[in-house]
Amino acid sequence: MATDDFFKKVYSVVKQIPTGRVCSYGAIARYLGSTRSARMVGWAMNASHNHTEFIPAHRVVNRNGVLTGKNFFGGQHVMQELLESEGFIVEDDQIINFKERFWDPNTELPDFQ
DNA sequence: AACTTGACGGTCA
DNA sequence: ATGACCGCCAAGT
Repeated sequence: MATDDFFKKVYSVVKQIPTGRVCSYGAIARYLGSTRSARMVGWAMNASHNHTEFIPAHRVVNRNGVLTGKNFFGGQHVMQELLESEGFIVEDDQIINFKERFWDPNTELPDFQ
């Protein structure tokens, strides 16, 4: 699997995250077949700002619901504001009710070939 | 070519 | 619950 394809697949999954829901890096990595680690998903998000299309990267957090990538949104609370504008409650860089808000492509989407 | 650094995650003490 | 450790793998130095 080429790296470019991996990027596109990550983006396509992230774009399918419904508004008001969040996903984790590891969940996306698993959905794409574990050929790549969660770090690679984070790496793909790091490059997502180059993509002409809008990628809702703020809906992707780590497995604890923590906004680990907030420093990549220009300001330090831009990501938090984006999430709060979508109805999330963020406290101390962590999403409250993360469990209820979690959206897992492995269960919400058909299996990836 | 060798070493370090992460938008990570699982395990174990 | 907390923290150390390890596997992961592309990029940067």
